[in-house]
Amino acid sequence: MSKKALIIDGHSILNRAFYGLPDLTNPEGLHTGGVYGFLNIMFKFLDEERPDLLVVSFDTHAPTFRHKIFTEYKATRHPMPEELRQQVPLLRSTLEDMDIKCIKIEGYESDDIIGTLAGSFEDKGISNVIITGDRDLLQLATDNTCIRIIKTLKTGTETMTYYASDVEAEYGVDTKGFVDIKALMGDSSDNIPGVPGVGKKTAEKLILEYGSLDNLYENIASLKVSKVKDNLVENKDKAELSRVLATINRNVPLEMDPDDAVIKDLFNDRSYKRFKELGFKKYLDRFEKRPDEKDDLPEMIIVNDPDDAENIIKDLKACSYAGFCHFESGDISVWAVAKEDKKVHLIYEDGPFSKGFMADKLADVRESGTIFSFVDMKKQITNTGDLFDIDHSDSFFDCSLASYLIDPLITEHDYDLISLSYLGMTVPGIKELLQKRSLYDELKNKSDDGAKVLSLRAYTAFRAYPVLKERLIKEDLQELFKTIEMPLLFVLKSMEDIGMGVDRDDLTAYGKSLEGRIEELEKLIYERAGEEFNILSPKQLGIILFEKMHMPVLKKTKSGYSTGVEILEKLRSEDPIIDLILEYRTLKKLQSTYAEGLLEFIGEDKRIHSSFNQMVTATGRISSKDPNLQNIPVRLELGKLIRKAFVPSENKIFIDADYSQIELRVMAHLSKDEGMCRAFREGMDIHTLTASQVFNVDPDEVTPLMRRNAKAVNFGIIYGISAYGLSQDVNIGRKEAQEYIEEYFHKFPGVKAFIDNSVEQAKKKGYSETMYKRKRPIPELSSSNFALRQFGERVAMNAPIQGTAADIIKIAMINVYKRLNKESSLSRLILQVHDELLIEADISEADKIEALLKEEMERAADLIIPLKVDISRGSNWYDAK
DNA sequence: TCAATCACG
DNA sequence: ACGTACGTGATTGAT
Repeated sequence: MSKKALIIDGHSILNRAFYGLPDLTNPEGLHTGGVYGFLNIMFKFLDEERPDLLVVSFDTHAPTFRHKIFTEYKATRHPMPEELRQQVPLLRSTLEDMDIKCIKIEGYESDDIIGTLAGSFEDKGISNVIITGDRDLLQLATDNTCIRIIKTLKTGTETMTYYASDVEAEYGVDTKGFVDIKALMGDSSDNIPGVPGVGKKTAEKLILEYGSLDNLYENIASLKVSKVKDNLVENKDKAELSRVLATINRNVPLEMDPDDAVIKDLFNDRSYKRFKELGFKKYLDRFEKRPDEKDDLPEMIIVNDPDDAENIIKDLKACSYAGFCHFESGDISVWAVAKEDKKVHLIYEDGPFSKGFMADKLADVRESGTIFSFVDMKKQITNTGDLFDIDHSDSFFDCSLASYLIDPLITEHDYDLISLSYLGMTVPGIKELLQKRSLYDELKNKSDDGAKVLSLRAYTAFRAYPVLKERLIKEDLQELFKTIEMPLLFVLKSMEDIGMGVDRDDLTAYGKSLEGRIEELEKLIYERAGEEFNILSPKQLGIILFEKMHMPVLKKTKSGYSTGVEILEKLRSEDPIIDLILEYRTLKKLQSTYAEGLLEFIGEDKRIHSSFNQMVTATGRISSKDPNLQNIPVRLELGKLIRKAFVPSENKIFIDADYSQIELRVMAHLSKDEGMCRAFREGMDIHTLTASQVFNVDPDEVTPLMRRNAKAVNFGIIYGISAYGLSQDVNIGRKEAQEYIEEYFHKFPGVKAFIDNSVEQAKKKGYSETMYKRKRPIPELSSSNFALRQFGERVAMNAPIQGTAADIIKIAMINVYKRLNKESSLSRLILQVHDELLIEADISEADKIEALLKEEMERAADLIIPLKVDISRGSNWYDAK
């Protein structure tokens, strides 16, 4: 049986991978996206082709024989972006770790090496599969050598396979003719001249007719008189030079014993270590033996005897820290405890143990000074006992929260991620262990996999604690962690548990009230369109508006016509159907997302319990989901009415407190801009002040339009100003927007200096920082892509402002929560909406709570200007705003 | 599973 | 000349 070789065009595939995938960085900030994509492609073909031999060929920097005969060869090439350039040596060493034969030869291009290798392999009876993104290699196709051209599309990669016959079928010429076509037409990207005036079409026609370049010139006289003929005659030398340049040299001086290219152990200790360093988790699964896993995985010990449990408690009191995992749901409660290396104890709270047994004992352990380390602690807190208490938040350490502060751009802070990033250990993840089964069922049945999930989580919490603690200190995050994020965890848990009352009947009635108008709009829209279609489908709507009704196409999306509000609003005057569609969409949104959507979340207690995520945003804000209570309509009256369905329980009212202009105040503080600070100190309307400055008028001469535009400018500053963005928002020209901005910076020089400094610092450090030292990495700032870099700069302007405001309201929440606790209040904090807190207050203490809220929020941060809070109350959320 | 849209700050 | 406002989550239709 003959052998098969897989030959990969190294640079070509790395290029495809790099440009086809979003950039990726490993935990150390190294760019790895190209290497990752390369490996994806390589493994795909290894799996598909099952070759015996594998070679990856590379170019060198040295000039090749082509440069020697034609100095301008490839002179117009774009330089390789830095992020990609760094990955070339990285790819080579990664391949070498897998004992894959890499080959490069000075003076020759990768193409030449591949051609020579393929020839020499064929001579030895070995068939070849060549992987490249470059169609020039098609000239190498034979009956035993196929070229597989890969294309990276946004939907994935697509491959075309060519044997010699396939090339002929597609181009109508043989592989030699294929080169001759290129010799005539040239190649602008490689700077191969070709014959002037001869493009792809003409070149193909000529070679198809004459069979080859040589034959064409032998019979040149028979060509009818034309410009093309003149060009051909005049540029014969160029054509011949081009042919030499375009022809792959199949006689590169290289000696290679095919045995050297035989695939050996791709998955060895060195490659394992490499994949781990690069964060290529996906490939670690391919290793049969994971060198460090077997040694490091803890032993699980199930505790059945209360005496043994007492001993564990005793041991725990002597520990400075320990790792825990608690699962409690319905009738089951399980604890995993990791207090020493390589051992985890599991205690199912049934049989000899009562539910709550551990929580009671652990409260004593906490008193002894032991630190409790968790992975994602909020999910494990229960109300049993007095173990989880915000006043003892210093005794707790959530590894996930620490991981989030260290890198807020990571979206998952599970135990497997923490284990890999901070312990250098690959452990089976929860998805891998449980597949589709639920943790509840597994623990109920006391299955091994269920126990393993808990054990690994506790074990990771134990091992990662000292590492993460050290990192927090090193990155100056420990204060933020200790004084803000850890205590806040308790506040959020409480808000989730308490929930928010919703009147089911009110909500249903609200949904019903929309129905009639929706049906009416549907009819009217179909009437105007002349047919029925799905109005919510952008695709179908696009066809109706832009093809059938011929409205002007102002903007396109990737997949078709853009039909967003801002576009439709510009088309308003075209046809009354636009207004109908806009209203239809608004009502459908209210109906599906809010009226019907929220109904699903009303619990037995008639309340909605949203989840507050503390570890998702890049800036430090919290988010709300299932359902999202931070985006309940308020801007439009019709939508706002839904808030009447949100009601406090009996004898309670809502008290709502809003920070006034918190982000602009934060900016005034951070920038110390005199004019802006004075305005806030004197209690001026900031948008009016901005208008008077930007438009050079007296404050009492500011018109509503001027104020509105100034407000947009202020938003623009916070978002990271750009003339284009502002012009879109205010509907003015870009030049005019630019003038606004320049005037603004002229009048508020402190602000200008501040945002310039924000960008400069972020570029220098690689991250931006809030007043409370919260960091946000901005890898985009070092991108070679202009648009990405611009984005990075806007982020650098926005993140310190949005992030500091987020820090401040978090502090306020903690202090409000603690005071309500301490004063044994009947009132509870139930919701945060970025610059707003909502308390469900007992009527008897409403006045007191109002004062408390305002006081704690206004003194949450010590700024050089005052923080201002507006308060209102009501018997439902609508009235409380 | 992704892209488009739209609700909030 | 590039191609843009910052941060989220839910729903829908299309693939």
